[in-house]
This record gives sequence, C-alpha cells and structure tokens, in this order.
Amino acid sequence: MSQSSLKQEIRRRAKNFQRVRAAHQTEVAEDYVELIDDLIAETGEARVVDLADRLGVTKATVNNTVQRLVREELATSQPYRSIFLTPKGQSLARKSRKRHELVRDVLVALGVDEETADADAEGIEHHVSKETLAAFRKFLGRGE
Amino acid sequence: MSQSSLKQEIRRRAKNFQRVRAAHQTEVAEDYVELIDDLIAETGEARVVDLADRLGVTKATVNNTVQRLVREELATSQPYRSIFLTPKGQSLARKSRKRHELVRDVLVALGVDEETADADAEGIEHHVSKETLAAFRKFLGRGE
DNA sequence: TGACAAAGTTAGCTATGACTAACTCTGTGG
DNA sequence: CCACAGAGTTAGTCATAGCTAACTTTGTCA
Repeated sequence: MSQSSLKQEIRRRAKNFQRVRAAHQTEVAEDYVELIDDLIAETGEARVVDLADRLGVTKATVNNTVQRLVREELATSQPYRSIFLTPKGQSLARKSRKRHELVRDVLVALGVDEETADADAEGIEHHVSKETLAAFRKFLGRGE
Repeated sequence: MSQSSLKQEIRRRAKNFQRVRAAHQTEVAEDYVELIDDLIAETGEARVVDLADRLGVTKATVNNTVQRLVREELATSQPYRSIFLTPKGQSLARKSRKRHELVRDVLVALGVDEETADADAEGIEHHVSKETLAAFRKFLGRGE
C-alpha cells in the first residue's frame, strides 16, 4: 500500500471511530423516545417513575435526560406532569422500534434465541447503517 | 400477562439497559487495546500520536484514556515512552479483534459490502453476546 | 379537608471522554 | 553538540450521564 493511500485508510478509520462516538450520543435519546412512545401506548402516559423503572436508573437521571430531549425538541413536559413526544420525537421512536425489530429478527433468523436476540438488538441497533439495514431486509425477504 | 410477570419483564428489560450501559464503558478500552496491539505489530511500537490519528481524537484525550488503561492493568507506560499491553491487555485485544472479524464476516455473508461491514462491525462488536457470537460462528460454518 | 404516600424536582457529587492551550521532553540533523 | 521540530504531558474547560439526599407537588382516601 502506498504512503498516501495508507494515510487515507487511517483517516477513513478515524472517521469511523468518530461516527461510532457520535452514535453514542443519539442512543440515549432513541431509547427514551421509544420507551416514552411504548408507555403512552400501553398505559396512556409516560411518567418519570416508569421510565426510571424500565431503564434501571433513578428518577433524577430520567429528569436530566428528559430535559435534554425537550432541548432537542423530541419531547415536551410541564412540571409535575407526564411526558409527551413531539412529532419529531414520535418519528424517531417509530424509526427506532422498526430498526430494533429488524435487527432482532435477523438475529433470530441466524439462530439466536428470542430473548438473547432482543437483548443484543438493544445494543446493536444504534450502530447499524442504512446500507446494512437494507441488506437485513433483503436477507429476510422483506423487499429492498 | 399477570402482574408479577409484568414486573419481572420490566426488571429484565431494565437489567438489559444496564448491561448495554456497562458495555459502553468497556468499548473504549477494547478499541484502544486492539489499536495498540495493531500498532505494535505494524510499526513496532504504539505511540500517543498514532493512536490519536487513528482514533480521530487529540493526544490529550489519548493520554487520559491510556492512564485509565494503566489503572485497569490493561497497559503499561512510562513518561515520554511508547505504550505496551499487559498480558491481560493482549488477551482483550485478541478477543476483540476476533469478535470484530466475526461480526464483519457475518455482515458480508448477509450481503453488506466490505467497507460498510467493517465500519458497522466497529459499533456492533461491543454489543454481541457470547450466545450470539456462537450463532454467528455456526452460521458461517466455523464450528460451534 | 387535610395527612401522607407517591411522584417529581433540585442541588451537588462523581467519572468519562472530549477539547484547547501551554508547557516539557526527546532525539536528530546541520 | 545543540537548536528545534515533533512527541508527550498537564491544566483547565465542557457536556453527558450516572448517583444520593433533600426538597416540593400532587392527588387520594379516611
């Protein structure tokens, strides 16, 4: 490999690490909006205490994060009231859920048991590119 | 679903989120030791400046993280000298590389192009359980 | 109707992991 | 043999994301 293409390769990989780090910052938001959407569907409202229980964190942590979601215009909240999603938040929630299900289904198709597949999909889903999602859909025979 | 199994389900999912968060804390360490191992193999030594270039961060950031690796007994370093892995660090590096390659190969087998597969594997590899890795090996016909 | 439990909030702490800027050390080429 | 460029380090800042402890608000039921 030439000197210049070696440098290019190094830069390409660096960009990739940067992409992964960026994905991390969106993960939390995706997990929250998906859960908020679920809770509203299941119980009619999304409360701090329920998010805390389901995420395995304290109410204080949920509060902090919800404030970030509000700042990013993914959610709305009034003091002492339950949390709602903005249209932007809803669309992110649905996109996240679909992606989660696709990843889980691929894992199951590869022979992973359902519970493990669901658990692993939670970590994996945030790092799957559009191209890979398309390949997954094709693999499962769900159109391109 | 009964009340008690609903609660169990909630606890199970909370544990899973906690597991994913814990995985995040090991990701950085895994990326570093893998790169350090690569650099030593390729160039004979692992320098701060090369790690910084390849990870897309500054030298200061690399320094901080290397100190954490030393604290966790994954690496050793003397001031103004290059970085080495402890046996524990080497074993983590090799485990990480194998896992990365396995994930990449599965993605390629599913029809993802090589460059995308390698890029996505970087984010995904840290969230794949033993069970799923075993299923991947079986899927690729590489023994159980 | 008001006490109190449950829910929500706030304040203040920790660690990680990123940054810049300013510094020191190393080692090599003139 | 030493100047200086390049490498490494340190100090100080910021945001995220977690925690506990202490507080306030809400809403229910005796």
